[in-house]
Amino acid sequence: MAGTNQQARNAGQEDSESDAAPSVRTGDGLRGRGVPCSQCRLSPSCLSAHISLPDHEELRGLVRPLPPVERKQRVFEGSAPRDMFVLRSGSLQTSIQEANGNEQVLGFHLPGDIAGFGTGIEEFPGGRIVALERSSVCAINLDQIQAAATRVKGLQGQLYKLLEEVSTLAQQHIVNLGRSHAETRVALFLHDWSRRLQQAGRDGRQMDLPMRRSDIASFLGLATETTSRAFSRLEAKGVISMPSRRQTDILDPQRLAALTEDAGHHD
Amino acid sequence: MAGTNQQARNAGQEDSESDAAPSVRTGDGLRGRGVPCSQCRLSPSCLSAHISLPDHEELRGLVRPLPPVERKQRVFEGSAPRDMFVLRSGSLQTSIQEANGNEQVLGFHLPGDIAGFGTGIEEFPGGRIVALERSSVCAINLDQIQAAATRVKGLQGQLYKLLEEVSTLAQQHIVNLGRSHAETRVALFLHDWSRRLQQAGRDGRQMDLPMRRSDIASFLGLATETTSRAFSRLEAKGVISMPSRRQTDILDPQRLAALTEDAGHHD
DNA sequence: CGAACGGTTGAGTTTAATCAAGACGTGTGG
DNA sequence: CCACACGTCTTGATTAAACTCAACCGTTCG
Repeated sequence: MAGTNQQARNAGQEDSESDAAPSVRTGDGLRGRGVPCSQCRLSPSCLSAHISLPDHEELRGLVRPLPPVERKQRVFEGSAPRDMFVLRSGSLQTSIQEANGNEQVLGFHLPGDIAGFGTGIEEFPGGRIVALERSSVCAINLDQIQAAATRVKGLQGQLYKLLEEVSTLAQQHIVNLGRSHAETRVALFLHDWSRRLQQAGRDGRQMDLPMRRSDIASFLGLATETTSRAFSRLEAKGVISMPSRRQTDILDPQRLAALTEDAGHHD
Repeated sequence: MAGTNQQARNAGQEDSESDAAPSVRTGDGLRGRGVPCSQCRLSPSCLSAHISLPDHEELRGLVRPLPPVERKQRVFEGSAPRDMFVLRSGSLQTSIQEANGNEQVLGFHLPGDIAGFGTGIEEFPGGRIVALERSSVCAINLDQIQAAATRVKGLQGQLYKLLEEVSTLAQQHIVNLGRSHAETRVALFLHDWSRRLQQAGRDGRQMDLPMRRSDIASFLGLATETTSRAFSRLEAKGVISMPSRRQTDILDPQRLAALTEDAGHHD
C-alpha cells in the first residue's frame, strides 16, 4: 500500500479552499475562531466526531486554523510545541532528515488525514511536515487535547482509535516494505493512493501525484531511478499512463491490484 | 534498531520462572488468580503502574495468567478474542502469514514487553504470536480493559502511552528498513537486541538469540542467506563472535554502534 | 542412529543502486 | 514573448548487492 502513514480519515470531501475556512481566509489566520468544528466541512473526519454539541465549545478553543501553507513550506519542524495537524485541503508529507543527510519519507497526507500524530517525529531530530502544494491545516496542541480528553466524554476514545489506526497502518507499511520487487511496491503505492483519493472524494483513476519521484522512492525504500523505471514499466504494460509528470492515470485497476501481490518468495 | 516492535517495557527483571508466577506454576493456570498485579514481579512495567491500590482489584480480574507456553507454540492465532499479552518470561515473536505463504515477522518480545497490542494482527488474516522458547504470559482482554479504562483513573492514559510507544517504534523500524545495506540492518538488530536484553536485566554482551536466522531475515526484510552472511562478516571483522548458533557475543560495542549508521546515500 | 531442521557457505543469476547524460517543464528575466 | 536556467524526471550503461539454487555441516530430537 502507498501512503501507509496516511492516518485517520473517515469522510470524503473536496479540497478546494473556496469556503473551507472563512476564518482563515478573512484575515489573521492563526487565531481565527469564526468556525466551530460543527460547521467545518471536515467535521465528520475531525476529532469532533461523536462529541456532543456543548463540548464542541471546549474543542473549538483548541483547534487553531493556520494561514494557508505554500508548496514546500513547512507545517512543522524539529522541536516545535507538540501539535497534531488536521489537513483540510492540499497535501502534506511527513519525513525525517537523518544525520547523514538522507531524507526518509514516512507518509503522505490527504484532506481529512491527521499528520504529526503517532509518528514520534517530535522525538526525531530531523522530523518535519511539509506541504506538497498550497494547503490549509488546523493545528491542535497535543498536550491540550489530551488534557481536554480527561474531561470531554468520548474524546479520549476518539484519540485512542486514531492512534490505533496510525499504528496499524505503520505495521502494514512494514509488511509492504517486506515485499521484494520494486514494481510491486510501486503498484502498492499507486493502488493505495488511488483508494485514498477516492475516499477523499476525488477521482481514483486520474490521479494527481503531488510529491516528487524521489519522495515516493524514499517512502518505498527504493532509489529514485528504480522508482521511475517501475513507473515506466507499468506504463509499458498498459496498466497506467502518465500524461504528465504529476498526473498518472490508472488504465487497468484490476491488473494493478494483481501486481500488488507478489509471487511469494524471499526477502 | 532490532526488535522494533518490542512494545512498552519499563523495568528490568530476570526471566527465570523460579518464582515469577506462583499461580501458574501451582496449577490450573488459565484461571489462577493467586497473584495480584501488585505482587507480580513485572508490576512496574505492567498496566498496573500508576494505578491506585483499590483499583488493582478491578484489574486483577482482567489479567489471566496462561499456562506456560512451549517453544513454537502459539500464544495467539488468527481470529481469537481480542487479547493483549504481557510477557513475563521467555520470548515471543509476532508475525503474519501472507496469502502467498510468506511469513513476515513484525517483532520480537522480551519479558516486560506487551505483544498483540497496536499491531493490528487481529485484523490480519494470518496474524500470530508464537513462543520462541518456554514462556509465561498473561492475557488481557482488550475490550474488557478498554471498558475498565473508562472507569479506572489513569488506566486510559496508560494504554494510550503504550500504544503511542508501539506506534513510534513501528515508525522507527520503517526508517531502519530504509537503510540500504544488509550489514547495517543486522548491526542495528544486534545493537537493539543487546540494549533490550540489558533493559530486561540480562547481559547485553553475551546475547541469546532465540529466534531463527530466517526470522531475523524476515524482520529485516532480507533473505536468510544474506542475513547469515552479514553475521559471518561481522564476526570476521571482530565485532561479534558466535560461540554457538543461538549465542552471539558482542566483542566491540562501539564499532557495532558505528556500523549502525550507514554511509548515507540511496535507497 | 537416523531423520529433520536450521545454519553456513559457494556459485551463478537477477535486481536494484550508482554514475552519467539528456529531456522535459516551469518559472524567471531579458 | 522568447531564451535560459534550474529542478526534476527519465533513460542508458555499469557496478555492486542481494537473491536463488544447491550442497554441506552441525544440532537436536525422535
